[in-house]
Amino acid sequence: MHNLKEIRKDYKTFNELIRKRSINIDLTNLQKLDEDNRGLIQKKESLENKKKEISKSKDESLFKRSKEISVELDKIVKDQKDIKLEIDNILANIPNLPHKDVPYGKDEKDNIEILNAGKIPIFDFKPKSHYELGENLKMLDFDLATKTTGSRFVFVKKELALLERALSNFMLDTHVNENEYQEISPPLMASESTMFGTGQLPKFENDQFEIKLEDSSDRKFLIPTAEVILTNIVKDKILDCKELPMRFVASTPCFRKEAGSYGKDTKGMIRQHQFYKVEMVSIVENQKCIDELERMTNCATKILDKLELPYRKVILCTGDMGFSAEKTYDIEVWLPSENKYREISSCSSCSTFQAQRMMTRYKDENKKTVFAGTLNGSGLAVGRTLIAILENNQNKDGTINVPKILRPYMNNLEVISAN
RNA sequence: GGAGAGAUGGCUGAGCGGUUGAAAGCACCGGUCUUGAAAACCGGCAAAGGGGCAACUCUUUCCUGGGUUCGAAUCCCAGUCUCUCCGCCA
Repeated sequence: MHNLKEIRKDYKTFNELIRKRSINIDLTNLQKLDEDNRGLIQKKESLENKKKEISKSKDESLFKRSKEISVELDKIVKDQKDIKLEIDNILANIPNLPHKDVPYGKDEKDNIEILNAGKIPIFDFKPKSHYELGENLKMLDFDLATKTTGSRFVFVKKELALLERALSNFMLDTHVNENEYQEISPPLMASESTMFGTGQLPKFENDQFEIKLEDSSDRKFLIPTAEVILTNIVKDKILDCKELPMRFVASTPCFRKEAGSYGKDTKGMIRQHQFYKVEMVSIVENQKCIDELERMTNCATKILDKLELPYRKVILCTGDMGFSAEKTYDIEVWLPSENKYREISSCSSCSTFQAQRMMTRYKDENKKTVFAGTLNGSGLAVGRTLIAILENNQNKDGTINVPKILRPYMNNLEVISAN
């Protein structure tokens, strides 16, 4: 969320930056509301001041006047509250501004590749898709999931279930032991205010699964990513700069409605309502966001290096970034069956955007209270990593070579084959 | 499901109708002392918002929302959340 005080200084520049994100927001309305709001605040405060003085004087002859002021105040306060609400509603729906490093563009076609790593495998046969391979092995069962639950779910079985578990453990171990992240096993549900804090609400309610614990209780949501719950660890906190950076990692199921993607990736487990993801979150001093983003992205690519999977790193253009991000790198893994790269991680700096929603601040070295920077990144999406291993490590007979680094996590299994 | 207790500044925790924005302690910052550090002592230290170029100043805020009152952290009502005990269950 943006600070209206900052916007007020220069509506024009703010407007131009927002426009870069291919979003149309009319700021003239905001500007007018802001002026009205401040006018009412001034009126309100002078009346309150008068009341206060009467009360202090304890002069009974003025008590009647004080009562009259109360009546006047009632209306002003109500009007002011309404306007403030309207302002907050507008602000809550404005995305973060793009960082100056971010290339201008309309959509994913304008993203720019900045790194290409690993060897794309060459097959002397036509490589199969992950779902063909998995179904032939009888270790991915989409039909069964359709029966028990519905579309966009899957049963993962036997050695592939083990592989999925091994991937989670391997990624967590790497981030904890080599990358200084603290492991967390968090709740998989989040309150409304938590979802607001990271920017999932109010604008993207349609993508979320809502849960009712009790009829009377607050709304709760299944987390669409551990980013939500890990970032909100510091909600409503004033930290000391000595506590920063804070780095958290968790492997959790993620739940998404995928409302806007009917007909997209319907085959296989690329796009599911439920999937495992290892997520990294950093809380940093706000001027260190961009450095931390590089670090975090390297933590993610390191996993792919160790798994010996071919990938590329892409910087998202202004039009393709998520709501809360100021700068995002996507990491895309090579999928032979599709003959293209697919997203396997997304690392974003959110500058102070989420911190301002969550009220996360810290005392800097001058003891000034300032908003913190937050970052999040997948390290990596476990389901899609599983897909990438199936496809890139497949043999002609449909068996799968287990990446060397994972073998200790899988009873030293070298090849996954049927039965 | 039954019975209680609570929600106050970065943290712990007093206050229970009128200089209380809020005691005290911890943490933090500055100073004295010390070769240096620690200890001790002295001083400082909330946030949000409005006005002002600024020094500064005003308003709000003791869980949230109503109410009583000239005046509420303090009294009344409603709600949310947290904790403890018993029961039940993983």
